[in-house]
Amino acid sequence: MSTLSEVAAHAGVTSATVSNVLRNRGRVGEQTRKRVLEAVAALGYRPHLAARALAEGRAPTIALMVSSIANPFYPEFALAVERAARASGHFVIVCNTNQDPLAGRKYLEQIAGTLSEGVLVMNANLDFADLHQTEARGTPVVLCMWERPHDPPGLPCVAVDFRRAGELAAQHLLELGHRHIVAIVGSKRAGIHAARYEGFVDALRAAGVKLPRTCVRHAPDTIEGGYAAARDLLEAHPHTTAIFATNDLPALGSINAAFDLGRDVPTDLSVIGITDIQLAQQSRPPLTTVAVPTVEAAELAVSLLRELVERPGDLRGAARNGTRNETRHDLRNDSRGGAQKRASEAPRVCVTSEPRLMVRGSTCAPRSKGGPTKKARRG
Amino acid sequence: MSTLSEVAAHAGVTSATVSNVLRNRGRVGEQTRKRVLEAVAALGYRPHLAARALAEGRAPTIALMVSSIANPFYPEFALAVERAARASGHFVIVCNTNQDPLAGRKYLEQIAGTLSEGVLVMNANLDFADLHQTEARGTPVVLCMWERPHDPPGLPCVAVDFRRAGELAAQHLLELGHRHIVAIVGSKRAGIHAARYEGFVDALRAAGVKLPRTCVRHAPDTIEGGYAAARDLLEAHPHTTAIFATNDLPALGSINAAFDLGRDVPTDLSVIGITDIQLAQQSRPPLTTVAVPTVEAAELAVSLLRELVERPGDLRGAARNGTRNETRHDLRNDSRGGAQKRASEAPRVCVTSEPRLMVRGSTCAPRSKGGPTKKARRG
DNA sequence: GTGAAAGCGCTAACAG
DNA sequence: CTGTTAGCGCTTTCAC
Repeated sequence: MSTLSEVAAHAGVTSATVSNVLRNRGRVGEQTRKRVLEAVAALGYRPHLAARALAEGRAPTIALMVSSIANPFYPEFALAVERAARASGHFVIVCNTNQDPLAGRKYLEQIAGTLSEGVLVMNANLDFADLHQTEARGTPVVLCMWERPHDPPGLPCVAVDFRRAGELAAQHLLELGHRHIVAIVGSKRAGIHAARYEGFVDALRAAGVKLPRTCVRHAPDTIEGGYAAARDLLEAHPHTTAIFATNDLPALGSINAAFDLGRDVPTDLSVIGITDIQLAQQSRPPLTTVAVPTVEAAELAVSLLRELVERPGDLRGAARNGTRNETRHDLRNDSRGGAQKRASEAPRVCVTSEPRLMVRGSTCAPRSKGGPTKKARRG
Repeated sequence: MSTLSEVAAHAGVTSATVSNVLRNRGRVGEQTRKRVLEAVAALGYRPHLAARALAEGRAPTIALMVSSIANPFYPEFALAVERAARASGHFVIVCNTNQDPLAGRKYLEQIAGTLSEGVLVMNANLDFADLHQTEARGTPVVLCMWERPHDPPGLPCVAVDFRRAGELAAQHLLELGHRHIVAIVGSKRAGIHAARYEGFVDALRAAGVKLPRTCVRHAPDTIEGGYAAARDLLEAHPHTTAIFATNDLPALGSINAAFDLGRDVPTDLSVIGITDIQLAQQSRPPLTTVAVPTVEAAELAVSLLRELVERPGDLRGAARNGTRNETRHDLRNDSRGGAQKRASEAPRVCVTSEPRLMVRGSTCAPRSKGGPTKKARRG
């Protein structure tokens, strides 16, 4: 690991010049540039990122907070985030909160602003107060998948119209002719998945189909969770012809439950999920689901975060624009004020493109109930 | 974001004292300590990790190189790594190489030693030369899952006896009475999965069962890859009663293929894999597989890496032990020599506990072939 | 016990 | 065009 000044010495110039050459700043003579480049190559010089971070007042990393990367959806998302981050020269620190707000807070306290210049939050079950605090301290925060575009949170976010996803799922089932439908709703915690469920219920209602309370179960967002809920539901409501799950994993679990109950999917039972994780197309039968624009959301989230980092009025922006000779105290006040002001203005909301129905093998018209338009009824 | 000296000012002491209080170094008077702690709390001070990294000459992060976190095995592993790293105060930067050695090299060049103090490599398809180079530059590298404990690579590693895993799989199939067996071997690339396959073949051979070339396919480590290979194999060898895959994903794909071919698993066809990813127990039927100690490997890898970082003779160790006033040049030389010497000594190999057979629903005795001990034969 | 001071490697004015 | 000069925020000798 050679340093800038070693390179400078080797090239017979000063470190400032080497720095200029390396970052294409300021004008540098052609021959000097060449000599510097040679020295760099000769010594195998690599910039020290931590030093640069300190000098620039910004780190080349962003933190991605997820509840648990073991859930197959997150890695797909994380991969997309990493790609996007990489494209803008950033590294990604993955922070698993394991659904524990305290773990999340500890992470935020440690890395925000000192090791990462921004924070991406993906269903990490964090305390909003903590998030606001890190924002107030000058580190931008972006929520990666807000479920209700029309009901923005108090934080910048990328929103996906999950309500629409629920509607799409309902429409599909309705068009197929299903009337005996049950639902598995993920994550009891307030709000999460609520939009999906609302969209689904409303679409059913609009078609004159009811979804009684007894036909709904809350379940963890896992295959096992969906499995248990589906068994339960299927035993309580044997005439069920279709299951809607607010997430793919529970939908997959429902298929397993049907399998164990000796019911064939889709002929005896249709199953539909939401998200379209990779596994959805790899299971047997492949899962019909409403695809959510994961990659797009990841890209938007990263670019929104970058924008927030760059944006004047931001803590870092102010600090860089300010004169170095001002006292730190003044800078702090300015910037903190800026950050607070920003937080109280309406934070930005990016909306992704719409969810899309992916018809695959887990749904079909209900057996022996007549065509799609016939309305079957049963007490 | 307040700074150390702000805290110091607030407490009426100097930044050195605050530092001492915070890291429990040096003797600090009880009252001073108390005042400092109050100031810290009052200002909501958080240490600036990048600054600390620069001053200490070591970063609080490690890099985890994986080929693609989208493969469900990696997230499970990454989660375990993160937990272990966290326990030792480290953050994890996840680096997806997407199987591209160049992408891997770029990552290594950028972060190694400057943003992360060590590198964990998990099947990232990296150039060994690159790895040696980063080691020579003073950043410890640990291979996370070396497949052959008795044939160590030139780098420190955590080894898992995958040969044994292959044997275990073979024994299980043999005991069940299978004789018409085919195999799907992952990752054509030299070496990877070779041990698993060898163990499997040798165990078969020892039992007098042959595995002709035509009964083996190479396939990517994906569900689709396994699916295609299995279809192919099953069509070419209709009498097959069991499929062995060197990885769970292709094993799962084989189950799908059997499903599509109208063959019931396990009654018409037994399927066994290796690894025991979470999905294995969540599929229908649940997959019989040979479990590999993932979490243990992750923990060993992290602790081995830490050891390497700490170890005197190491670049960083030397630099910290050396006198600050020596010229940088001398330090460099010393340390580089140390690093090289270390690399040429036998690098450490940690071996995990043995793989374990997990009998689940995808295997059973072959149909109508008599009991497990009867030897069925067919041209 | 506590403070003063140097320095980690790099960047960014500003001066020449 | 290039060098000088201050730091970024923290750690760590070494005096007092």
